[in-house]
Amino acid sequence: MSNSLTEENYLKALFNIASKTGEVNVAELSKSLDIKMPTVTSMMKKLAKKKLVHYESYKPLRLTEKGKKEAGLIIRKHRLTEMFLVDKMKMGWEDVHDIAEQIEHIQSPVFFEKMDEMLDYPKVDPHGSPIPDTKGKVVWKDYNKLSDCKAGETVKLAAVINTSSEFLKFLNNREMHLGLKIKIKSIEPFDKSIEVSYGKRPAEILSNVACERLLVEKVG
Amino acid sequence: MSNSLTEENYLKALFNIASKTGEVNVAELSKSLDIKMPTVTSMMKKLAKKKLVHYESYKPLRLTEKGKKEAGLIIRKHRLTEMFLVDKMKMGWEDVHDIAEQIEHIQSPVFFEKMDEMLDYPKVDPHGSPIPDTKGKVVWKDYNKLSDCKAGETVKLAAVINTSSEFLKFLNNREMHLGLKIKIKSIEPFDKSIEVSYGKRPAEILSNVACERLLVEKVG
DNA sequence: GTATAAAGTTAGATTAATCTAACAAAATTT
DNA sequence: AAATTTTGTTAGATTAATCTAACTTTATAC
Repeated sequence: MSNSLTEENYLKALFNIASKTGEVNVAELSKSLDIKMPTVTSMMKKLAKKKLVHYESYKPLRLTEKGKKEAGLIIRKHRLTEMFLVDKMKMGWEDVHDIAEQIEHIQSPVFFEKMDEMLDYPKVDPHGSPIPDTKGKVVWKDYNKLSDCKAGETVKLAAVINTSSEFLKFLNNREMHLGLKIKIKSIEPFDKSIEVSYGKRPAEILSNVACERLLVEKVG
Repeated sequence: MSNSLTEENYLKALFNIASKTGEVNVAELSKSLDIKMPTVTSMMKKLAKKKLVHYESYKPLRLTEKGKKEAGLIIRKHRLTEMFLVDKMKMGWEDVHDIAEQIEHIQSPVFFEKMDEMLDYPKVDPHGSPIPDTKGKVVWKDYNKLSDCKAGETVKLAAVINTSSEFLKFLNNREMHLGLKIKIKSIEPFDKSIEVSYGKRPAEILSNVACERLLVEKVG
């Protein structure tokens, strides 16, 4: 009935890639897991036997409902853990990913229920990603990329797309954190870099590469 | 340089068995891990190559200093985790073993340092077992078994030897916990069962089997 | 002190997860 | 539409961890 650590990693990767592009190619999955394509193919056949993925030769991969649910529950454990590490254990949001990557495989409903309770049932993780519910279901709010906003708008930082520690340290260095109110002063047409102001910082330039990784909400 | 999860489990078992009897037989280890003897033999050769155990055909097994240290550090993680689960996550001492068994394999020095700090550097786990130091060294205080005490003595419950949830629930049902002061009223010569009183309980009979699993300190 | 039992080892098979090499299908380019 | 590139599959080898069956060594019993 239950899945190996390896299988869990494939499910999670399928879920994460699919959330962006809908379907998943063997090559994408192979690249994302850093595992060669033949290995991926054979694992897909195995997961298909367990009714976790729909697999047909040369067709894109899709998680079954069962697969989506199991993947969602693993991601739930991952994101709850990240929240726990930041909120209760006082770690930085740039330091929690690798630990959560390990703890997400812990088999113990009680452990994660306690976490959830201690955190008072959080809806998002420290990077603004939604925490799937106890059925594995997850819904993203429809945020905008900062790179798609217009000059003059004021927005609130809601989530970060890339959670690499390099990017998060980049944000730390600029005192940027979730909930921050950002005013868009101007957009440079040449390279789409954006001049913003926020907090005590009257003028700061953010590259388009950075702005594409920042999700924001409009502020009234 | 680092060890697989499987290797960690062998090291831990070697450490735990050796702490009682000094040396370890293949048969004991095999039984304790529920793994057949030939498998154990081949793993011992592997660990010998890594300089973690002294292995010679047909001789008892012994951990090397390196092996003791690595095993001690795993047990440190296990016991810190148990303490964290009981103290910070409010779980019962009968429920933490299986979770700690998984979390002890997490590779993240920071994670366990934070735990240690949050717990204010505890010396023992929730069952009274000493937590190895950051070098993997561990020393047991010289407690006595309750079964070796004499009538008339008053003692303090310091540790439990068996940490099966059955035994711990047995103690819960009798409101027995670490630190409890117990007065030995009499010892039945026939079966060595002991009549004790403690807390609000004026008279309680404990079997010899139970008393052999309870470690106590003399009270002045 | 031989016989039996227990403990330990060797040899060879199995399973999960991975790989490389070679081939096949689909997509892209020209 | 033919050639090339990219993507995906098949076949077969490898490694870690396990097993069973058969054999050997050590310990125990009589």
